[in-house]
Amino acid sequence: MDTKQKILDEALTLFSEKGYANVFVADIADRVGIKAPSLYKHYKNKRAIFDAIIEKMNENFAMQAKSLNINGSDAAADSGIYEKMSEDSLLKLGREMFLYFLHDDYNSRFRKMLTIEQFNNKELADIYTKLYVDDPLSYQGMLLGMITSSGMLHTDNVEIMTLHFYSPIYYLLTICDRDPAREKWALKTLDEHIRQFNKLYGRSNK
Amino acid sequence: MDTKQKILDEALTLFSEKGYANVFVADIADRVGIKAPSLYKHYKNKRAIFDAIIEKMNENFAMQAKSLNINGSDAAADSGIYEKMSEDSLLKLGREMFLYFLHDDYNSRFRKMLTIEQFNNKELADIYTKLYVDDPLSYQGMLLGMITSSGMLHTDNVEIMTLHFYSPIYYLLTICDRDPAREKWALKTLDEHIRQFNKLYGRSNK
DNA sequence: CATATAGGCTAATTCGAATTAGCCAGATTA
DNA sequence: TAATCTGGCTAATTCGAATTAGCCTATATG
Repeated sequence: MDTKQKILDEALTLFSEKGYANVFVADIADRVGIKAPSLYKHYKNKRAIFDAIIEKMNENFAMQAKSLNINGSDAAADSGIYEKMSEDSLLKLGREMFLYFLHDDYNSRFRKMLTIEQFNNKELADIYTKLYVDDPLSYQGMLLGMITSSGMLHTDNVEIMTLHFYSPIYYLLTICDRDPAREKWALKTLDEHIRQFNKLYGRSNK
Repeated sequence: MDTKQKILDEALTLFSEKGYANVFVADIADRVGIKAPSLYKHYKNKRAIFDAIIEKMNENFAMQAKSLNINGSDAAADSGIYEKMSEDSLLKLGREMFLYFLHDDYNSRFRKMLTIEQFNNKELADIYTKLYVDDPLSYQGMLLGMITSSGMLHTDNVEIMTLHFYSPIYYLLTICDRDPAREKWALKTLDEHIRQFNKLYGRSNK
């Protein structure tokens, strides 16, 4: 990784731990292995580093959105994939998704930074809402809707069903962010949540 | 309200909007209507103001815990109160609780401050977890457990049932904190959530 | 009464952290 | 090969924000 990239990386780590205002340019430089003034050969100032992180994230969105749409269309086309999902594979899916978001370095650090800066920065608040509210509710809503159409789950309100599936997962995620020692408990709870969800919404187990 | 108190009040407002590091002593003083140096007649330094806010919050806990315990014991004694709860009154309870936490000045500001500072300050992380994880899950778990014993709701896992009741409420709360424009949607969603919860867990409507 | 004390103010002071100036070595290129 | 560019460094510089000094008035207290 070149220096310019490493600066973003280390800055994100620090911002996610302490918040923008509590990080000194010298801290970032230290972790990169250079002196503070050298940072200015790569970025105009501290704020430009922050902005670059956000811009890069926005690029990531664009890419992700594109691939999601493709998946989405594919999925809509042959929704059979989801219809055949057993309880076990739903469990596995839920757990993998949870662990990915919890531990993936980039997601985890960026989420914490969003959490810390959300009330200070409207743009970040919007990104947060998109990432952790609008996108998952619409994407998972689509999936659950298809599974419902296929008769595996039953509800007259897919939005609320999606909320019931997703909000416990989100809640457990934020708990682990705050206190990693609870991860084991969270994983157990996650399993029980999905099983119970299945039971409540009448999935016939295969 | 005397000056010493007003300082805490205005400081909490600012900390909850911008986070500790982004608030200047002069900002606080301004809002109180005095000059920055005068603050030091009341508090040793900026950090002492922050600490005083937390200390006061801890006192509030103690009081709240005491009254909760009393209610708890009473409730356990004559759990009939909860057994007689209709769907409508559960709805009302849920909505009032939600709106109280969302709008109550002290709760709302303190929650935002906790959110912003949680990764920077272990003590605040612990308070957050207590306030928004351990306490509600145990208290609401107790209530739902009693309602279940009375046969109004059915489950073999009260913990997960409690998670299913509470986590959507928590999620909606954090959404509104971030984007108050979503409050109307959140209230509607909250209603639908509780109705669906009732249906799923088999409350017989009266 | 006279004297503390509380709580406000203005004018320093301090100090830490961002940024700039200016130098230099090694790589790149005309 | 000579000129330029890149990216690093040390040593200023700047500047903003916390804190202190020292004064003043009103109110409470011996």
